[in-house]
Amino acid sequence: MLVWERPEPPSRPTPSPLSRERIVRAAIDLADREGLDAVSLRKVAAALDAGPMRLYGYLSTKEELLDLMVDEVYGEIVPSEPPGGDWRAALRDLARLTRQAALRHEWFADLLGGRPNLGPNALAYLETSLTALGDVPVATVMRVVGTVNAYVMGAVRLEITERRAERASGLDEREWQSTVGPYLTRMLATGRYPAVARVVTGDDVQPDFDEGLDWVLDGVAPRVTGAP
Amino acid sequence: MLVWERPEPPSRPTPSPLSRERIVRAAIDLADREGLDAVSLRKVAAALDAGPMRLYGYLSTKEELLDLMVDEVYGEIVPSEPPGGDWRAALRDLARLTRQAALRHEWFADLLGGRPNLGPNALAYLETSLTALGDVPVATVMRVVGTVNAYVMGAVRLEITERRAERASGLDEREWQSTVGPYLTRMLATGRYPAVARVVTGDDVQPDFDEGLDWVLDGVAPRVTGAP
DNA sequence: TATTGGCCAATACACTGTATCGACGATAGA
DNA sequence: TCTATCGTCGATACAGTGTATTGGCCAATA
Repeated sequence: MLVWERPEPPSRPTPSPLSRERIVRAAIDLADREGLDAVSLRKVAAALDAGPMRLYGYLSTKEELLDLMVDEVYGEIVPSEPPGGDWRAALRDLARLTRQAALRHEWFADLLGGRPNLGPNALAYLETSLTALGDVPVATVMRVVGTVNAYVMGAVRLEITERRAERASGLDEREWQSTVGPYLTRMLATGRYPAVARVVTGDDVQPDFDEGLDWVLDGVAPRVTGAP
Repeated sequence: MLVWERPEPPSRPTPSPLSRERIVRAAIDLADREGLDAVSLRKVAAALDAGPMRLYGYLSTKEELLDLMVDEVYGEIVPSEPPGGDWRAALRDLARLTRQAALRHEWFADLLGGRPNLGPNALAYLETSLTALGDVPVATVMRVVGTVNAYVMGAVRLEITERRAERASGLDEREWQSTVGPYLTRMLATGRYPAVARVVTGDDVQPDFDEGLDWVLDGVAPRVTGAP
């Protein structure tokens, strides 16, 4: 074909410079806006004006992308300066920050604890937790932190799940009132769940994160302060 | 085409009678053996000698299948007869049963708390928890149970994740010793995580489920027994 | 016996994560 | 300044996913 009728090669859009940082940020934005399921390598790449395969220079698996996202959020959590105050205030603040991060990034609750977190920020988070306890026997420290972390993870996960359910039932209340509601009343009417019925029909009491956290801290306190 | 050369219609294998029960059981078997990621509607259907679309008579979504699987496991947890003993023993036994179920079905830990559980067995589980506390103000009951449940969920999830990591690093120890190990020692050598280093280099202390559970129960005890 | 209705599977579609490969651009060498 | 090389990027490809649609078979009904 003659030059005259042959089209020029498509002017390549200057490939925007990529970086792990930009990729992770794009993925987090996507997850925040459209949920974790919407995070596909294709969409993340598209958000950066790149082909999907380009990402594989920076990651070798989608799981790695998720790991990076989680560590990025850990970076939002861990305070810049070591917390003052006693061990209790330190652990409580850290727990609250974790919860707030999960409220900003709901997908974080889904990923939390689902894979070993060895990124620099996750390590810093652990470091902060451990140092908060000062000079307590290592074995004890690990178990106390583990217990508090377990509570935080579970409570955050439950709260996010609840929040999602409420939002969904709020969006199409029609459907809720026509399916879930009647189902529940019918189940409770069977009389097989009297205690559940009592709780559900009462005022809507949600478990309170801070209150439960205080109880857990009460529970571990003796091991930290060395009381019998 | 003449009858003589026309093949008979392929003798349809008598369609095995299906049921939600059988479907869920097949899905659980698959998840137990090959992990949750291996659970696809196609594979589950194939295990039952059925086409994928056949399942949609019994479910309308894959999520519903997962919900059914979770409720089935709740069925393994909730004891047949209401537990005797005091509230503390009751909650502790329930927590232990939950953990054991998760050890049998590791995928259970991934699903636990990720969606609202309203199945009959999940309700029975909640009912058992609530009645264990006897006649304590409803608001308190809900929060105490919520707190204990949060711990159980988190601890189980963390334990399963750890177990998986250990198994993976055991299977190809070569890879672990050549990547994760060196990475960790290098990170710890930076001196930025002294407390973590102290814990890691010490004897391998795992958080103990029962011990943490006891602490949490200690923490909530005053709200149950009415102590100040 | 003819017809209808319900169920089931085949097909189809949009999408996923990732392996492979060809072509292009920039760089190095003559 | 022209040429050869090399690394990088994207197009293509593949096997798999959840689910909507469709068409045909079987059994029960008129």
